Amino acid sequence: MADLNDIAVFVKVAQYGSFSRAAHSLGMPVSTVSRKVTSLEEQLGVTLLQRTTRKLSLTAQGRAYFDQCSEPLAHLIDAEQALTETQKKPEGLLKISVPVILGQEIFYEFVSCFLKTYPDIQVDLFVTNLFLDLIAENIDLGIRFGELKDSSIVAQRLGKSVRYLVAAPDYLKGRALPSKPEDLREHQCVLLNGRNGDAEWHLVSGGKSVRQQVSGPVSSRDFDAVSAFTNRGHGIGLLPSTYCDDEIRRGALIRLLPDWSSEEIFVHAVYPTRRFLPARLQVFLDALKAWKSPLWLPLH
Amino acid sequence: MADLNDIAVFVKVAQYGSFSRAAHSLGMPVSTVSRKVTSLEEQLGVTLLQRTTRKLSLTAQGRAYFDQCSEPLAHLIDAEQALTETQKKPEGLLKISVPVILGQEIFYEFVSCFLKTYPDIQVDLFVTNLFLDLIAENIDLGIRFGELKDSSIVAQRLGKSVRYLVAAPDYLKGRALPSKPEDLREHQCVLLNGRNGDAEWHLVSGGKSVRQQVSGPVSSRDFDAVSAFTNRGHGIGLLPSTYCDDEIRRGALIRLLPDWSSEEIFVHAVYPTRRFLPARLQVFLDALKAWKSPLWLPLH
DNA sequence: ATTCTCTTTTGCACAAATGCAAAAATCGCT
DNA sequence: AGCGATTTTTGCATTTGTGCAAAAGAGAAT
Repeated sequence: MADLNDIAVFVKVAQYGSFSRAAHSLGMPVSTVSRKVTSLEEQLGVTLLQRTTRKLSLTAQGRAYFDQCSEPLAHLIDAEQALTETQKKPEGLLKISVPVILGQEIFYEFVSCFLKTYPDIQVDLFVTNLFLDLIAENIDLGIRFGELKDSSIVAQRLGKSVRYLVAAPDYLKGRALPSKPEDLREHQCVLLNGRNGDAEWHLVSGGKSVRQQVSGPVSSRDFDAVSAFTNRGHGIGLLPSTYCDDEIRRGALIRLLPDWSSEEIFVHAVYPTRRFLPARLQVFLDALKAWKSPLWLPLH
Repeated sequence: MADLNDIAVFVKVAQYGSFSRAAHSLGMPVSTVSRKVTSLEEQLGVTLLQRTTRKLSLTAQGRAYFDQCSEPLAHLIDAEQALTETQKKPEGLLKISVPVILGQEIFYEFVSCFLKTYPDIQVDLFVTNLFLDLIAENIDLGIRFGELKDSSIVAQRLGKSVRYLVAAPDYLKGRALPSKPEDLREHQCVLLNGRNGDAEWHLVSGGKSVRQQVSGPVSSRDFDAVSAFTNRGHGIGLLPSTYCDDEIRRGALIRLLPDWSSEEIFVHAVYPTRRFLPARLQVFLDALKAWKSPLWLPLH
């Protein structure tokens, strides 16, 4: 196969009818142009251009080759144009995978605002706790709570999250307050993603760390529901601080075992390792970092 | 503009879904393929392929670029294919320019034989004494008698030609034989391409050279006619040796001023400088050199 | 967990392409 | 015919790219 760059040079020379003008237009020395055309002719075994210092004319074969090559070349240039255009403007489809916890109004509101700001961007939102393979599924961005196992991805911390043990005064009425984690075994708990009414809560206090089995009458798949049931006195909930700080201040919820809390969980935005981020992803990341999310705490 | 070879490599990688298979198919090291794709991505500022050591997948932009590039690239390859095909087999149009002297049966017969040998070749024959610009007119081959002025052409000697002064016994009856070139002034001459019954003959003898004005009753545009009128006793003709040797031997013509003849004229095949001759031209040249032409003498 | 295997990337020595400057070539003009 | 102007080609030092071998990365199987 002939050198494609040489073909492009030949076509330019044929268009301009001159080595020097073609060279100027291509921004390369005339000598290079000359050699490239010569090299192309050698590779093809065909004389394409009949040249004297004054005249330049295509041979019959050169003409035929030129006719067949100029259009495909123009298309290749168009393709590049199209590509770098989309790279510049934030546009196109943005595939995002978020955990079920984010599947609620507050996040939808954020995405909605983002879409209004960038009308040329479409979002394809996957709300799932499955850890999708970003690369295989061609997903641009994932948001993940907790530890990351995936390799070949870039992670940026968006915020952190701490959960407190809380309960409504109604529930606590007539019950003994827990004084250590093991006491939770004797309480009703409002679970998140529980199985058969059971769950395991991971609690820390200073340097100490405990995994405590808990059970309770109700389990749900997002914090909105956990919050609702806890407020209604169905048991002790392990709620992100962002969900219960107000209630605690107002006295609507009581914080239990205040020395203990869930371990600090980091919220990450993850995306495939890329030397070049599409503009749509870049702007979404910026928006995400700027968002004062009620779902996590700022990092500092 | 991105490097076109890199685009071709990227397309191959996308088609095969693997760097190593693409490299094998392209006959280059995997490392080169890797670097070319990386370099293309850098030039475009876009990640085209998402790669791990186990999986390879196109990004959305990579897919779009691939779709736009693969067809034009295929066309470029086709163009090359088409070109080298025509180069291989002797076929196509052969434009030939010959002087009027060759516009006679003996040459037509030669061309006819050639055409029968190569049925895929068409010949476009220009019979003219004009020295056409081979390059501008896109003429493949010219046959020229005498000196060459044209530059930027290749000339191959086909043969040589010497003309003798001859006359029929009928004409000489009762006339004084010329003893020096100036005596021709007093004779009737059978002219070639004369103007108003006049012409200039260039004669040489050893180191001497003379230009002699002559005139006569008949002028024509080819040697067949000159030969015919000379044989019929209309005057002295200046005929190529190949036209009169037989008659001289038979006594049908008498050679005059046997120390003098026209200067030796070389017959050349000329064609535009080309590194690579089209097959049709190559075979025609070969045939021409192999032809025992009655219109010129062999070189040795 | 650890090893094995398959694929992509990187390091380094060598080969090839590049760009500047000078030379060669062609055609118009005197 | 010879000079002049313009254009293409060639020479050479430097930069750039290539190819082999080794390393790194990522799953899969033990």
